[in-house]
Amino acid sequence: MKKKIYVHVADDHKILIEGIIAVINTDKDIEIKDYSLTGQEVVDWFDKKGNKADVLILDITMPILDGFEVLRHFNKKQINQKVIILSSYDDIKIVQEMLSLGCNGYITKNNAGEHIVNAIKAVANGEQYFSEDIQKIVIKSFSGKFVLPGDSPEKSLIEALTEREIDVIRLISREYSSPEIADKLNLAVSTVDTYRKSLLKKLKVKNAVGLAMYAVKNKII
Amino acid sequence: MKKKIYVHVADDHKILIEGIIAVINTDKDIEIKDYSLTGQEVVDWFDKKGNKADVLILDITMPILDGFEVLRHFNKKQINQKVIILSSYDDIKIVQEMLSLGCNGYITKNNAGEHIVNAIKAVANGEQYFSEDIQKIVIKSFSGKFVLPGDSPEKSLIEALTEREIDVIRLISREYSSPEIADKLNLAVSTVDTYRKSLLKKLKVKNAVGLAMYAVKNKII
DNA sequence: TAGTCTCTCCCCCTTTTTGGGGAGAAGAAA
DNA sequence: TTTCTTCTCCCCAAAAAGGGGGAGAGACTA
Repeated sequence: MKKKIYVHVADDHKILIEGIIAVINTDKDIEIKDYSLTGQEVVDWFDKKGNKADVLILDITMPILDGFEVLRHFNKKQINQKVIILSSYDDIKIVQEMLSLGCNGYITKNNAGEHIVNAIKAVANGEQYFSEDIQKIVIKSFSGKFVLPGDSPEKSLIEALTEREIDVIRLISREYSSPEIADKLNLAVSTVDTYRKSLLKKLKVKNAVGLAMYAVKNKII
Repeated sequence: MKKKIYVHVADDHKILIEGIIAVINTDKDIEIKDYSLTGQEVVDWFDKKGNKADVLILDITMPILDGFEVLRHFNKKQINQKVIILSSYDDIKIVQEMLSLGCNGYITKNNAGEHIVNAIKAVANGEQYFSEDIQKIVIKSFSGKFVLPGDSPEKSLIEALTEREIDVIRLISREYSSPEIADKLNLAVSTVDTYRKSLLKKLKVKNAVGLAMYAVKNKII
């Protein structure tokens, strides 16, 4: 017989917890260990000796301590707790923050029912699990460009760059050297160097790093 | 009756194209318009008046022009062509580059059969489509760098950087040269170069631009 | 105590970048 | 027609970056 997966659920709405328990009870490999209604309760429960769960289902908005604080607590105490975020937020910033705090899964409440059991099993098994809508926004944000902290895309000189210069700055930003760029664009290395020089002058930056940063800021990579 | 989805396939291996056609022909909503064996053929085909396809299935490694070049061509000509990358590469760098070039889907060849029809329908419908393995590595690369100490499989890269290395990568990202960094940190230039080298090795990037990009992505600048 | 990690510096060498200059061809604009 | 921009390539030289390697001091840790 397979080993049971023990789960702790934390959400400030009792009714939602009951719903989750009902869904999970349909699967005999999973068992709810206990539940919490606030972040503080979660922290206290896991701090108490003998209390542990394979997977913690965690809401974000909770009184006293929210989901972020709970994860920060685990990180600070170096507790390696597997956590699935169950949230109504599908905002990329929140997802990103949760990922950076080390959550193992993220599912949204509007399609929790179909995902929760699979998510628990995957995460208990050491995998990550994200519902489709979350996968989508993560990938979307990935294909969008990176934004540097605290800078607005300045009066873009970008119009002042010629087509070829844009070709070159793009490849520089992707870590290519001049010989490699020359090869890709079918140009002489000396020509690529000419573009490098004119780019440095036009954009008033010191080196290739400055060019790459400019490309990032102005979303031309 | 539903409108047919017209597809153009590009791969330098005829046999693979034949396989794809065979799979697609099982679905009566999709029709192969034509195919190309090189990137140049793709570009020429789409440039030719009257030729158009709802979705382009595109291989990366092809003679004359590769998949990257084909997408760059579309971007340069401001052609809004829906593209699904069909590749044997599941390297995050390549996926990332393709995403930034605006591809609408990415599936790997080893599980193309089960995905290709759904991918085509999704992309034709304006959605994005990525096979599970690609979704996984994208999300992993998104979260992987942030995984916290004591946690999870491998140690996070950012945690693996020493204090001094972070000092150096920060200054590199601000366009400082090694002599300048040495001056600012009161070190010998050779010491700064040692840090540069260990950073390049640890972060698996090619040059200072790669270091700066890493710093931006991981918000350590 | 022995081992590992970090910080520091050095040697060698090759490749690349940066900085200065010039210049021809094509095309568009004045 | 002349002028301007863009694209292309070249020369030279100095500075910087990249790629090996080694090595000592100090601190932490198994």
